[in-house]
Amino acid sequence: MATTERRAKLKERLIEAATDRIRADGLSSLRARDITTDAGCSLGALYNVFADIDDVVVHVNSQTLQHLRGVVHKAGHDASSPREQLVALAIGYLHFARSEPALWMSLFEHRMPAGVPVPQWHLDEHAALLEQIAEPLAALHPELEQAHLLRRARTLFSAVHGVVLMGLGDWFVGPGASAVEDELRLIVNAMISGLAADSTMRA
Amino acid sequence: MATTERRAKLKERLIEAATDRIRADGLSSLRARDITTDAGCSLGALYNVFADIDDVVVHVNSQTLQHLRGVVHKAGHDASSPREQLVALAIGYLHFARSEPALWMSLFEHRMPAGVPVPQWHLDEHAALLEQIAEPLAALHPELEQAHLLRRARTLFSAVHGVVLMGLGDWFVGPGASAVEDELRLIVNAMISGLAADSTMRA
DNA sequence: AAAAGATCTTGAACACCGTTCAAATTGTGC
DNA sequence: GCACAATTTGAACGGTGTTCAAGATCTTTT
Repeated sequence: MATTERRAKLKERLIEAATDRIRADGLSSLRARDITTDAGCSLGALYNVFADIDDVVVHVNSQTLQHLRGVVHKAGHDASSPREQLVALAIGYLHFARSEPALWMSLFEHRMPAGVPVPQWHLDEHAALLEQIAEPLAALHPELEQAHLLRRARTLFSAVHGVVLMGLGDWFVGPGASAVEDELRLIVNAMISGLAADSTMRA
Repeated sequence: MATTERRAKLKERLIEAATDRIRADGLSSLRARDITTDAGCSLGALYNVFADIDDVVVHVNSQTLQHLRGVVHKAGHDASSPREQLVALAIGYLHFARSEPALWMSLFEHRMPAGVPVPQWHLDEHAALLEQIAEPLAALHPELEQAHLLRRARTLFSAVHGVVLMGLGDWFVGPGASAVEDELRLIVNAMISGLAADSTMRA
């Protein structure tokens, strides 16, 4: 068997093992020795395929992000209006966060070692999320040019992300699960209404 | 000198040293040996005054939170309307996050060891932030009862927090600093307008 | 097919981390 | 000044990510 191929299989096994560990115990409990044991390889083998543990996490996060993109896309697929689509995307985002809390958290709580930048290809994966928001947003605000549209999409995403983050309840005693969903619907609708109102006011 | 007093002074020195370290290098670079060296005490002395490193961080975060609360309160002090006050609080929050990024980040990226809960008194400090939002919000929505008001305040804070978080720019290539401020004003105004519109629609 | 050489894999060893606790130091009452 | 209690200390411990010399494996040559 070719070396490249064996390496690729090992890489997959390691990513899968790391994924399972993060899902079960959270990013902070991830250990190189656990990953390699689960993947059935030696400790050093990890460093033949990945630069370091952070490299593994980035690859796990990359897969999570692909999964997330699929789920969110599906959630917004059969909406009957741009407004409903934006709400559906937000709810889909919330549901994903709730279905895979540790993996979802890992997307945002992971930090590269000081000085090492996040790889550009992974930043691009994050940015790809925004395009799903930009599309219905463009329908609501055809007056926005590309740059402003993306900026606005990023703001909308950030607000939704904040509500979901706090809704998972680490710092505040959150209301029940269904209340968070209600709040999210409410606030997304409010943002859409308010943005429309502000637009017409300016015009 | 009484033991209690010496301990209190040491506690303060340790918190101050930890604060400076976090401010300069970020929470993830915080080391027990650095803190104790900076504070001019032995390594073990830290464990005479604090349960562990997380305990130190909670105390640093507590002070940061007090500072934050003061800054945000001041920011909203001379607003001429509830709406402007809410916007001012959000902008104040943004400015604080930008003036002390590492300390601000530490508030949200710090995690207790698995199974250990965040002390209740510190959770209460977080909750106290919401009351500053609840006050102007109550002026805009007198129909909301206490529970719903706090829930709404939490949602508003979460959305603002999300925008500020993403605006500091780790995952997305953010626009310039002033653009984030513009986006924040815009989205807070939109949420206020939208919430008002939804309220009248229901009525 | 066997030897020689290139390549890849391994896990003991290293540096560094938070935390502990026996020993040294300091404080207290007489 | 002495015995005894209370407090502080830092070497030592277990656990972490990472490295790299030594061993195992695969490839080529004769």
